[in-house]
Amino acid sequence: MINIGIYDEHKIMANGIQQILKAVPDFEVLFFTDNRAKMFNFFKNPDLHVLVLNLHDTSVRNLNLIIRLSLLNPKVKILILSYDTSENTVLKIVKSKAKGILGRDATPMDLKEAIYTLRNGFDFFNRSINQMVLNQYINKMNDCESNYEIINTLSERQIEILKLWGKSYSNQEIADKLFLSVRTIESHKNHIMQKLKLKSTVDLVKFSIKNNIIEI
Amino acid sequence: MINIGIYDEHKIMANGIQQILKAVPDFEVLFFTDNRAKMFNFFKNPDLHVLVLNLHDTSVRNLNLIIRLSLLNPKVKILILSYDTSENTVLKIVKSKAKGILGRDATPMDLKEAIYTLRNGFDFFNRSINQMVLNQYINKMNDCESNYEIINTLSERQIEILKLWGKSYSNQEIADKLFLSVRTIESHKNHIMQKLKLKSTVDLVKFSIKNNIIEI
DNA sequence: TCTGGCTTAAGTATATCACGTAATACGTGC
DNA sequence: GCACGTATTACGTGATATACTTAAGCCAGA
Repeated sequence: MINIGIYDEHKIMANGIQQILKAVPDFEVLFFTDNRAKMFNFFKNPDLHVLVLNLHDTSVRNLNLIIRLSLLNPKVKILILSYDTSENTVLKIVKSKAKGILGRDATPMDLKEAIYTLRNGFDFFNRSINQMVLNQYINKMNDCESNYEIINTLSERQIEILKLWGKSYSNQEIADKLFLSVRTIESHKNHIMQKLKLKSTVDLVKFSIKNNIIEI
Repeated sequence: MINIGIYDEHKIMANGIQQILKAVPDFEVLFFTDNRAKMFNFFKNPDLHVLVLNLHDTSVRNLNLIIRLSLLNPKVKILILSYDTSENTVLKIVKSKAKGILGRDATPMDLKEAIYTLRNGFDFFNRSINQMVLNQYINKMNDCESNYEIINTLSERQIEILKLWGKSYSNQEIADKLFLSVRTIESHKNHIMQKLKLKSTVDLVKFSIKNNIIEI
């Protein structure tokens, strides 16, 4: 049984969401309200699992509401319904510790799935938002592709040394780890710099990060 | 009607996936095979919409297979079933232009949903992978905040020097630019490292990138 | 007034880099 | 088999960079 609370500034909407959710056998709607003070009272209920929060705008007041609620009772998972799912807004909502966001295009089915997902300890973002985040991720990856051949010109050993160096090991430490002379490590680094046509260590760090050789 | 092809090095697996998918009224399984050459032939079928590819490992050979296929016929959406869904592997698969990944924890329901999703032009990553990508996104957001105070402890001059250094200028070049002694630049860098409690230049580059002081 | 941080700079020792050289090894193609 | 390229290993030398210390002049806040 999942215990749910619903808050929406518009009474009709709060009721509408309640109608959808009370029909699900696994769900128990503990409260639905359009009154902020009442919602805060209900929110203290230790049995509450998920709070569905419909935001009509992402003003500072509303974002602060999410933050205050999540500080008040971090165990309750907060699910945001937001008409605005621009990247900037999603970012703000994520920062405010909400566990899920549903946009305009979300279906009642999505809402149910989201509640189950949150209850199981995962975050839920619906398709369009997921796609946005994924696109960001994929774009980031594709940025690196231009150097795909260059990185392949590096040998296994060279990448190995680059990785250790990227973990902030000194040449001496790398040498000890690999049972080599410090001079050998220096040689390898020189060869790497020549191959990649880089002129400073800063450039080498940047290159390595871009090509996922070292982690930021 | 969605036309599907299935390839798995293990005949039983290919058959198993086919069993699941042929039961769906909207799906037409055009072929299922454990033979790489046959799969390539089938793949040329212009009616094919989605190719389900079960990877038992993410060797270079398998990753190249994905790349070759997506170049051969970019219209066909490639869905990867992979036992390994570590971040590194997902990254490689995404780079290879696959449109979806399902991990070990994916259900037949996920598989069906993924195929619909790909056919509709979206990418599909199942829950655990989505969670991983989301976590990265969220962590990226949170990282910016955690160092917010630290970066504020740096003085104007210190940030100015850090920025020039981040553009791969040598200490001497920075000194010339600012009409200072090289030793002064060295001092500033030392003070910065002490303040930030960093132990290597690599760490300083990482810090500067994370805090938008230098560009990658 | 005095404390504390910022900026400037030098001394000294160690580490790293740039560039050159070179031996060994391993595979590729004639 | 032999030439050729490249990888891996390593050293020499001089230039740069970093680590750690010290310190003077300056200015703001207690």
